[in-house]
Amino acid sequence: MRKSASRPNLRQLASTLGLSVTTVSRALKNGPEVNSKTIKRVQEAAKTMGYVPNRTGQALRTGRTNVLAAILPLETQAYLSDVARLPLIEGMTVAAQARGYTLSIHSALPDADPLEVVQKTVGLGACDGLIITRMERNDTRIAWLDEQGIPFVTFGRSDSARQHAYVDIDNAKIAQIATAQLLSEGHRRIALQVLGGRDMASAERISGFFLSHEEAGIHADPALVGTDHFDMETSSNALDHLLLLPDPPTAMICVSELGLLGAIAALRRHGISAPSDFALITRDNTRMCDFLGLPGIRYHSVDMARVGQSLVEGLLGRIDHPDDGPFQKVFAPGPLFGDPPHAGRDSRAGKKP
Amino acid sequence: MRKSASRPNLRQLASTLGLSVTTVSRALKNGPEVNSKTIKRVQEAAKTMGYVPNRTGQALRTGRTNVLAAILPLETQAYLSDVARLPLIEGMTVAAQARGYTLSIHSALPDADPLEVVQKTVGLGACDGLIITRMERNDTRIAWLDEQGIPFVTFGRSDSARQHAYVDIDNAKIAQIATAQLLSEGHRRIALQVLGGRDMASAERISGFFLSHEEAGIHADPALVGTDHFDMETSSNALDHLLLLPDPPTAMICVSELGLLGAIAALRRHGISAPSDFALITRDNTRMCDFLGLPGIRYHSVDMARVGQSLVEGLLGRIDHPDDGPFQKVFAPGPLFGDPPHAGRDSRAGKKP
DNA sequence: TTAGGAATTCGTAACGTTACGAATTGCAGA
DNA sequence: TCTGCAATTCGTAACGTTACGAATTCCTAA
Repeated sequence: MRKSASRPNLRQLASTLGLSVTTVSRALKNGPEVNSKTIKRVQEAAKTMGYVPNRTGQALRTGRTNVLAAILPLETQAYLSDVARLPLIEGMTVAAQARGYTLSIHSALPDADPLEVVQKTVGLGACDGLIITRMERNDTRIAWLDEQGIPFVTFGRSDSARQHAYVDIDNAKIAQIATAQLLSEGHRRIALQVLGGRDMASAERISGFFLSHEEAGIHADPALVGTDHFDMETSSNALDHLLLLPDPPTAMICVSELGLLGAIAALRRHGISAPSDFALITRDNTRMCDFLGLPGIRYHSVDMARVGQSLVEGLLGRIDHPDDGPFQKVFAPGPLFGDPPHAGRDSRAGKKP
Repeated sequence: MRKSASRPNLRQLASTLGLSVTTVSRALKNGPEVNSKTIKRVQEAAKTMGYVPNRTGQALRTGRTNVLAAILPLETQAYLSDVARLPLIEGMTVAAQARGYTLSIHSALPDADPLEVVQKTVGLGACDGLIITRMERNDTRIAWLDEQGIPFVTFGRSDSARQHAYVDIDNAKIAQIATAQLLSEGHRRIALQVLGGRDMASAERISGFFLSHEEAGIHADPALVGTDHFDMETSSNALDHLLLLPDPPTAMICVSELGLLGAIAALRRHGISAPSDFALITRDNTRMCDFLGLPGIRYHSVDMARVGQSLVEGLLGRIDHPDDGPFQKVFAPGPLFGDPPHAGRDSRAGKKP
């Protein structure tokens, strides 16, 4: 009963057509050595019989699975983990699909060793290439993947001695621009949120922050550089502490929308109204603050869907042309969007592109 | 140079061990007919030689790919599509991974025919089962998948005559509870957001809404039931129109966090302060309103990560035991969380579980 | 007619794995 | 020593596809 109309395979298709599997196989991909008339006949029969080539069979023969694997840090604890991850997934999925590939998502649980996760994913042996994220300083994954000869693209550069394909956001520049802007407005004690620990993005971010201070000849207080701002609570608590300092910050550069929300909550607790009395610059603005009546928060916009798309395209480039130079793309930061707090309440000069 | 240490296959492993592939294959899975001593020897050799079974080979032989496919509506246009999708993806991914499966994500672009998307995904022929979402009335996908004998689970019930496996949220009940609460507080003109069109979730939601009105003997105005509230702008505009009615609503039941934000924006434009002068109940609260200083918005909390997990578990059940009755799970709505607007500002009676 | 060559088509052998039944070994009891 | 049985191990044949070289057909020109 079930699997009644089980799908035909190449041999069945060939035998009903009175042809050999070879000819049918070639005809289906418009092989030049096949008579155009039989090509037509085969393709029509394939359609009416509902023939669909078995990907597994193809994969075994050709060694290509048409699957790309992406390893992402996923968190099932927090209801809302970093929202920017959603458009990233969407961009990767759609781009892969458009090129005939399938994207499989693999989670790197927070406490797992990144290299082991990669090894396990590769061990599954069912992908043509890998997208890895959250690059760390001296990331061991790069050398390993390189040695294994597995095509990969990283989201984020690394300081590895090896050249490798990557897509990155110019985190240093974003932090630099935001810092310079705040300094030019007269702020002298600026707080900086970073994701934390040893990851590259945070290091770049911090360097941009200090660079702008240097350029302006102003001392930057390392105590104002926080870590681990990955959800609302932690970023809220972090700013809480800073506001209790004898010389508290007057502005903050947030790492994400969650970080921004946390900061606003802390400011509210201290009776500081944002952003009029405390300047805020963030990233990945979903305009929810505008909607909620908190205009005046400036932001750098990063199109994560395009980042995802680039990752896939870079990876496919590596797969198709392994001997080309590695695909390296850095998304330059756009201008700072949003009106400064003192401008008219509902006007918006800089519009999203 | 590259692929220098190409991974060994079963035959190479067997020949260095002086055993047959059969024995090695069995030894690797602790076959009872293999001498325990050789099992040990084989497994050690496998580890030192870095042997990893080739999934494609296994798949071809066993007919099982260990891949689950999920078809989701993805949007690359809006920066932020429905945030609840992220924990859904996370939940599915982690659950699949925990059971030795890989999750592949497939996008259903908004204008595509759902059945065709399913057919194309299945046509890829590289998954053991399917998770489909956004069920519509009289959904044609169910019959098709059933006839093909492909294991599947739907997110959302359908009104199909056929029994099928599903995981669902009790949308009717959620709307019913929210409506009843607002009616009991004296609201007589309540607006309802729904996702739109012919999808089942919306139909259920609307029926719960009308049911509560009937139970209370109060007429429900169909004009207050909106559609297509899938992002901030549209839901904002929709409430705009309602507020211009001669007899405007005094409360709204939002379908998602994006819908809530849109509603709040519309209220602000009309000079109505929410939620004190206009009651709001929503779903999927990320507590961002609390953080931003807008307490008093009540919500039904739906743990989408657990929904994702259930979908995967239900699907694996279908795959492993196809003849059992279909897996059907409805997440009952929890209580309504959050304090009513008139209560103390920062206290929170109902805590998230 | 027939040879020659182009145009098609065909058969076989893999890719890496597992299922099946047959073959071999080891050991106890006659 | 030989039989019988259990304990191990082995060889072969698939799963569905594509690559390769060989075989066949068809047509044209001598």
